[in-house]
Amino acid sequence: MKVSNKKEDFLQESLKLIHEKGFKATTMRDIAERMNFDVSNSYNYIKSKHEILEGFLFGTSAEFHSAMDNVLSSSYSPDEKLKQIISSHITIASTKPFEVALMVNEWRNLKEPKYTEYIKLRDSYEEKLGSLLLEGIEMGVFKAFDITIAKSVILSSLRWFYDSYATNNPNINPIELERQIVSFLFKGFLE
Amino acid sequence: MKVSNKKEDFLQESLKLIHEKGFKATTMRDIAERMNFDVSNSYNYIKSKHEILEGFLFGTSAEFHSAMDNVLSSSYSPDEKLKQIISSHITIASTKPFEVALMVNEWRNLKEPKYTEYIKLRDSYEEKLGSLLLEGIEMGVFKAFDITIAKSVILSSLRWFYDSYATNNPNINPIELERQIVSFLFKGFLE
DNA sequence: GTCTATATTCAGATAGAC
DNA sequence: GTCTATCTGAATATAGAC
Repeated sequence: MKVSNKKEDFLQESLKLIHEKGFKATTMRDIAERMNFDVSNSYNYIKSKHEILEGFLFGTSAEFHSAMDNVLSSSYSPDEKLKQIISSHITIASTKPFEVALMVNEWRNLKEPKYTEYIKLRDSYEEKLGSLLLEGIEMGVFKAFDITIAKSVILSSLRWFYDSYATNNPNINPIELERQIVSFLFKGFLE
Repeated sequence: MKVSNKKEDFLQESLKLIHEKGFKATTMRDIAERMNFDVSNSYNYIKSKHEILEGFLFGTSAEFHSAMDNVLSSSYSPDEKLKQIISSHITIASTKPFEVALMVNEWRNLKEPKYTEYIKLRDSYEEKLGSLLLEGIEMGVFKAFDITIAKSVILSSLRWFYDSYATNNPNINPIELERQIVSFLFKGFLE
């Protein structure tokens, strides 16, 4: 069992720095300084700066897709499935907040053809959710909102979690967070 | 009445380019090329690249604060006030989608001391909303969700509007959008 | 307002010695 | 794996002529 690995260290420090300063504003020199070695050493671990971004973005995207696929192919009802999806977002955001931060903030920095490839993954994820919402509406489980609006409201409501876990702030209890988010989205804010 | 103004043109084209490529990735050369003149001419209209960003960010922030302050100082009930705030977000996002896009995506690129100044404006805006939510909860109008969670869910739900108006897609009718967002946030997705 | 330089700084990446 | 040195390109911004 590997206890520590310098390439992993390098990637994790890069990830945090990029989260702090933004991808473009983070230089290879910044990362090297954080690692206490010279710029040229960084290229022992990666071929290019963009490789760092691509690795995390596509890796974490795959986790979201995997969770989504497992939920959709289950025999749960649409509302239970939606609950599971919310749960998976909280789990990933609380365990990998910096990776999720990158997905939210830095995907625009991908270069072609990775950029187009990534957009397709995002669109595909949203379509999977859209099909679930549609199914729930047709079954009379969900209210008949416009699919685009419902999809955007739900995904937006899940997109800020990472921030609570990426900062030093007293973190929100993931279990309690899930309970309140589900209740808010399902039954609304009005008493 | 001024029909056209070259500085306004310059700023608007800059705004759109920054929206397309991101602030850091947009060069003064890109903007000049879009304007069909040489880079050096750009400095007829601005003192620095950052001035473009700062102008739009603080200008649009002021609009949001103004709308918020007007709502809060009205005699509406908390739920009516929240409805008005949602309405103001849709109005600003639909009339100034690129300005709002900048607020969502590019505020990290501000330099000190503007950066800190801007964060304070954002925090202040969120606190104003938070005080409204708290008031509504205490009056029994809103459910007793955690204030931070409720605030984040609501603001996140309003943060994607600009995208629908910044693209060429068939735009969402603002009136209908408001109706559905209010219904979703107030009464939830469950039938 | 527009151009042709040009100053300055800095970033990504590589070569090659130890 | 680490260093020194360097190539190459690019970006913001300014000076000064027309």
